[in-house]
Amino acid sequence: MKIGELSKRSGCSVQTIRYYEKEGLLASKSRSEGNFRLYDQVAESQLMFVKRCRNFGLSLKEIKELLMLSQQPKSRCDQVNEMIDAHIKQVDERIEELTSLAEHLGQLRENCSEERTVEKCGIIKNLSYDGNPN
Amino acid sequence: MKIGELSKRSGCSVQTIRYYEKEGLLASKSRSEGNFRLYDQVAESQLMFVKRCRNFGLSLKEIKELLMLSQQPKSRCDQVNEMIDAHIKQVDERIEELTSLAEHLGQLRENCSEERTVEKCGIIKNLSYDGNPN
DNA sequence: TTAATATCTATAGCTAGTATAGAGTCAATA
DNA sequence: TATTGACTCTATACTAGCTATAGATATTAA
Repeated sequence: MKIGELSKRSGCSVQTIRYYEKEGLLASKSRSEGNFRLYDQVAESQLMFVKRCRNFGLSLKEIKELLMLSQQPKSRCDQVNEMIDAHIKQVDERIEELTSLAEHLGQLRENCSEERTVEKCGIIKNLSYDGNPN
Repeated sequence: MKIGELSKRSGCSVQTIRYYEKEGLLASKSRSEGNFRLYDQVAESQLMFVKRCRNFGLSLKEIKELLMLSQQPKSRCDQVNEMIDAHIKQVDERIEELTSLAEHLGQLRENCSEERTVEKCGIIKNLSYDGNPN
């Protein structure tokens, strides 16, 4: 199949597929006479693998590592587990950061509940406050 | 003061300060004979304003709007409130996304609790599964 | 044959900086 | 006075993961 069909079947845009090729994540095994990329079922599976990994928030670099590991079926999968563990940790940390941020934003927002002029707006005041007792 | 001192006082890197200038967030009002940027207290306050906004996760574009609003003290602050509300909403949505992601990652991780070979690794299997009963 | 659609490569843009290179400025020291 | 070192200047490239063009070629349907 050509890239357009792969795009429809996978839900990845044509540009994204070409970008993945450039990044070494998905090669087209052959080209048509007119130089069009041609893909088979294996390529489609690999693209879906990449897409699933992206949905899990893995980076292209991590996905590339996973793909390389997949091609060594007899090796141990420790690295896979470590990668996922590290990723889970990152996500958890990010959630904590954002939760704290949301709390602070809520407090900031309370400084101006009514409609006022900018010079009296508690939000602007709060953002402008130096903390210096000048 | 010169950019190095402003950098130390504000905790922003020299490059970042120059970048903010390029983006229209912080101008140096004058230059020394040797073409060095010179800053005063007002500039320092404005940089700290930008920094506080960044800590709240606001984009440079949003901060630029806030700065322009600040320069019209008599206008209403509706736009400020709306911006913060929209930002809070975005953060809350992101937290939900990440919470859901963390859950899915936890499930993924359960597929391989022991050390195995890659070909038997439940995580790789899960990521490779097409969903097609082929 | 022609028009529409699909594909090709190459390039630029997005965010918010960070990291160079190569040149110029300034203050203190030998 | 010459020089060293620290500081600053501009300009450019890099990061992640795409997305969006431009201009050229290929294919397909009417």
